[in-house]
Amino acid sequence: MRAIRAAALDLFAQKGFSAARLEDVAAAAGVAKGTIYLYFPSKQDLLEAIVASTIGATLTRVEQAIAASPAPAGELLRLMGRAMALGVQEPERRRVLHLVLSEGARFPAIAQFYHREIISRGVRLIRAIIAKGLASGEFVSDEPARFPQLFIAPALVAAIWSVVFARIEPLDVSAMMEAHVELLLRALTRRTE
Amino acid sequence: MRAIRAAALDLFAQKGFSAARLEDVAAAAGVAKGTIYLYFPSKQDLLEAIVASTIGATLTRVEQAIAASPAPAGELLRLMGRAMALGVQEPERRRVLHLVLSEGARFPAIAQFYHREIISRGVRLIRAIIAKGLASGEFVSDEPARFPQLFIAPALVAAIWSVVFARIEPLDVSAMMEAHVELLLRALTRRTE
Amino acid sequence: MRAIRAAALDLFAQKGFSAARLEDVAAAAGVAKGTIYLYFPSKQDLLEAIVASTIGATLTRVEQAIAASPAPAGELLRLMGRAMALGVQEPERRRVLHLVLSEGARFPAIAQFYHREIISRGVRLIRAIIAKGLASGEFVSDEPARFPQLFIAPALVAAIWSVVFARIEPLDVSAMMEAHVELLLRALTRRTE
Amino acid sequence: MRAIRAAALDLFAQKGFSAARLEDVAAAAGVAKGTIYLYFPSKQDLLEAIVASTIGATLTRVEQAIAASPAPAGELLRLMGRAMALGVQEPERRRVLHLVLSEGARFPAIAQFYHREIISRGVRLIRAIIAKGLASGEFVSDEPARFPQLFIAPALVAAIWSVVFARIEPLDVSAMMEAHVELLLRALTRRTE
DNA sequence: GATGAATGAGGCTTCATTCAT
DNA sequence: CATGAATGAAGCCTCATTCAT
Repeated sequence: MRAIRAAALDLFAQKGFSAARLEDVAAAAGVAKGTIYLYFPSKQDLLEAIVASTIGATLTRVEQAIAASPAPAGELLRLMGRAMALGVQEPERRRVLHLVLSEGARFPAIAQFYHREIISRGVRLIRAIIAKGLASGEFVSDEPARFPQLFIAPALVAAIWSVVFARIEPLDVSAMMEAHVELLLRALTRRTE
Repeated sequence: MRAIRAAALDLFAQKGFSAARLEDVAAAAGVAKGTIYLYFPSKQDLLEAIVASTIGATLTRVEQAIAASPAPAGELLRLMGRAMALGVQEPERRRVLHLVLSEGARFPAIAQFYHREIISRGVRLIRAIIAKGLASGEFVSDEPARFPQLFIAPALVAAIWSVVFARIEPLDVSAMMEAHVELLLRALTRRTE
Repeated sequence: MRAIRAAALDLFAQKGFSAARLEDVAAAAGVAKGTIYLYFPSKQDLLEAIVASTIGATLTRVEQAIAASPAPAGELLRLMGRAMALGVQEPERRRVLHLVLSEGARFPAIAQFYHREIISRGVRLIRAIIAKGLASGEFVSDEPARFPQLFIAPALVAAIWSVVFARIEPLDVSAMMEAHVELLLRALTRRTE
Repeated sequence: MRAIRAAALDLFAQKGFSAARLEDVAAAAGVAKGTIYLYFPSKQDLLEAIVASTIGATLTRVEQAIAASPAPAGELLRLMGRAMALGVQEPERRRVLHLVLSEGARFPAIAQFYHREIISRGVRLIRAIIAKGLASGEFVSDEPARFPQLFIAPALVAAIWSVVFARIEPLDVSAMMEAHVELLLRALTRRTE
């Protein structure tokens, strides 16, 4: 079952959901075609199960680390930037993300699930960090709290870029994320005169 | 021919390239199935033609405006931010972008074309503005010149978000882009002490 | 009109009636697709017209030559053998013949026409020659009169062989036809003791 | 699989390869359309498989009978003539032959196969018999050894005639083949004075 | 007469899904 | 539980035929 999901993720990411063949999924998972239907009622259910099995364990760890950390907000932002950089560079997570962004419009269930389980948790984290920084006087601006997408955007783009444009123009994801966080911190901590 | 491209863009964006049916494209374009093949040798060629017909006229205007403008670099960044915000909110451009990001990995021709005709031109523009700002002493940091994706990212994410997550959580694209530019400007103009 | 027929014969022979495309016929004939329909109501009519335009002019000349000739029957058979050898080596006639033999089962009209205009006339000629030879005491056997196909067979096979097997194993059609006639003459003139 | 081949042979022979519809083949074989593709990658492969399944078992028996027989060469030719007469009257073999002669020019694989497995074996047999007759002094002429097509031709023509012209003018294949062999024997055994 | 763009029925092929073993 | 042969709906694409110019 896990093997089927893994194989399906591979193939959905590679060929696209529609173009991927369940026969190839079965072959890659080392099972027969019929076996898939013992665990997943349909191809679409398999897609939804793949995304639904994205439990965001790393995210949970980051949440706990940040909740527990006595470090200043800036440091927490750096921590989160690095976590995101790692996250989008891990092949499986990147594939799920690209799959959700590619097919989410047509399969509301996966968009909904991913938003609830991953996106909105990230957004909450960011808002919490910003709030902490504002409360402590460390930060002077709340834009990223109003638009947490601004903090997440480079990570999403990094994931997509890696899939779509990397062959044309490679991208150093970690370096870019670091630059992103530093720029943001400079803006956040700047005293508006 | 133009009607076919428009209808195909609609359906490819809506259903995905693989899942979209050429019969529906024909119906939407008001022609017969066979007519499509008078102009496009195959479904894939139609996809490539759609992307290839993205001429980036707006981008050309922005390039000229920026080249000709005597305004300070900060103002030019704002200008460009607004242009991008408008760009990703215009339905056709947004559809093409989402299509490229979704299918580009499987159709190198469209990734290549879009990168060459749109992305890399945007990147060049950003670098030019940053260079101008650095030369004039207006800017103190060159991160966005090293990673122009950082400037573009929110626009790409806005386009994707509008397609995938807007129903779950709407997004004020223009406001976000403005916040993005202002944050960035604050970071760029800050004196590192 | 003649150009259309010639082009169609080429393509029907090359690709088969069903697989040949009228668009290619038009191109080869140097006319537009629609023009074909000014002269032939349908693809099938074009096929029938091609075969129907086979007027057997050579056959007429041979008929006249044989009717007028004072030569012995054996000489007339040799004459006819050579005429057949030339006939099946002339590309257009060979194409028509192969087309009739390939498609005749499905298009009774062309089988009927070809049988009436070519085959049966050949048969009649052979029977006349045999009758002459028997009357003069030159021939002692009438098998080829009962089965004129026996005289024609090598010519038909030569035509087919040239189309189907020539690349694998070439065939000297004229030499074979000569050997055929000489063998037959030896059998026909032999005194059964 | 065998049922599919049989049904396909029927329909290809009846309508021609191009005009035959795989849907009808499936129906005639009592399977669904898709089932054909479990066994044959494409329509053309099905055609080739049909011809390739022509194993020439009868031919093998004739080869063995002739190799083992102590009978004089003339008797062996009669034997072979009868075998060929039967061969081209058996519906399946006749269909395959007509299919090869009709489509062989467009599908070199089937021409090649049929030539190698059937035609050239027949040719070899004829040459062996003629050689035996010459060695024993029974035959005085070697034309049919130089052009074995002369011996085969009436059988091929009989097959084609049955398909194309039988409705117009029936043909007693066995009687014709017998006349053919007798004529040939008379020519072969004649003392040239 | 001639054109060639447009049509749409129909063919080959694919593949998600089922089910007897 | 697992299999994989079989199904048949549906998609891409072709091409004979039509018709406005």
